[in-house]
Amino acid sequence: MNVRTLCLAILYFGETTGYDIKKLSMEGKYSHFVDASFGSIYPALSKLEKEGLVTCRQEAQDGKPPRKIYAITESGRTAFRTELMEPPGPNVFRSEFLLISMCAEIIGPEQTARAIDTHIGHLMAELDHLKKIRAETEGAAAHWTCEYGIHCISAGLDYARNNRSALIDIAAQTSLQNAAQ
Amino acid sequence: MNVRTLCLAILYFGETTGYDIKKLSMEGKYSHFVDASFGSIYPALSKLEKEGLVTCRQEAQDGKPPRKIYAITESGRTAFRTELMEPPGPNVFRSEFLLISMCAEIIGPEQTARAIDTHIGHLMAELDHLKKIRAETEGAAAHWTCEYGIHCISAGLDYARNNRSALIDIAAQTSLQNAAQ
DNA sequence: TAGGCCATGTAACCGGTTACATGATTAG
DNA sequence: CTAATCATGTAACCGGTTACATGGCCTA
Repeated sequence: MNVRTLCLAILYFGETTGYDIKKLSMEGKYSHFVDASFGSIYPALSKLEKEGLVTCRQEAQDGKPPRKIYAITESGRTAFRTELMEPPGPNVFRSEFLLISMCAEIIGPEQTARAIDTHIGHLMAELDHLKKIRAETEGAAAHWTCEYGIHCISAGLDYARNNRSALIDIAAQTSLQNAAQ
Repeated sequence: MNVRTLCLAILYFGETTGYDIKKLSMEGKYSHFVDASFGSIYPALSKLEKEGLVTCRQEAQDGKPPRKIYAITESGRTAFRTELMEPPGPNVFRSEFLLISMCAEIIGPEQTARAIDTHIGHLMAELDHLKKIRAETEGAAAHWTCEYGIHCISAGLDYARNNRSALIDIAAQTSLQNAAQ
């Protein structure tokens, strides 16, 4: 799912600005499975406008640059529905922490503890964030999606907490072996 | 974690070729949290060699091009350990399916069912794959990491299965409303 | 005999990030 | 007085993918 599709998805539910699309994708209800920066959103919107999939209406503001409010067109809706029809690709998951955990023996128990605690912190923050979104968000599908995220992150958090000391032990034992050699 | 760091990590545990690094990152024990193609691995290895972080020894083979076996150097080990010291960034998670689930109302119950079934299929395949790796892999840290993956994917799979019909209902109800308008 | 595996590598391309430029307003 | 929020946009850069080139061996 590229930024273009994300814009179409958000605009399908109502008109917005590039600025607000970024907020939605970074803090809002889309934030736990997408990401987009201004440098990709603004060009994507201009391109969509050129292609006739969205329209743009300007709203003057004093001081600030005028808000460019985008709305999806009928052909935009069709294009988006067509895109949604094709089966979803697999999830993409990248984890710096799991590379570290795999190398726990190399860095030793103290650093391992630090890394897993940082990781647990990340997960807690993400979970809090998702719960907040769930509370603020309406719409059954959005709720379902949110709940999915909460469920998965909770599971990860549980594992990390319950097996924290096991990983640190692994790091400790193996570093002892390394030292003994 | 870029490809460069991945190469260093793998070489830390023993010498290999670019070809085998790709296999490890696509099918092996690193596969569920990293990814790399030849087009990024080969240039990364040459660069690491230039920087003196790895060395390369060529092994002739008849017919095939010679295997270039890379090994990490002492400064490579130091560089890698230094990189591992800094706290892990948050996990990256991208999901096409969750964008679809959020738009369940738009595509209706049949397409929603299709999408979630595809998604469940992906998760099952990944889980199988991870279990296979767990069986084949030695090393306590690698096991811990593998188990983490299994735990998280199982949780996702459970949610998807247990709430499959709920999502399809959401899609059905809302499409009825759309039709009624 | 077609396709997959082994094994390397390069070049074109692409999607995206980062950093910059602009500038008023408001909150701490 | 500083930092953040609002609001747009561009240009340089970068990490990575895709597709190609090469070619022998082995299996179905």
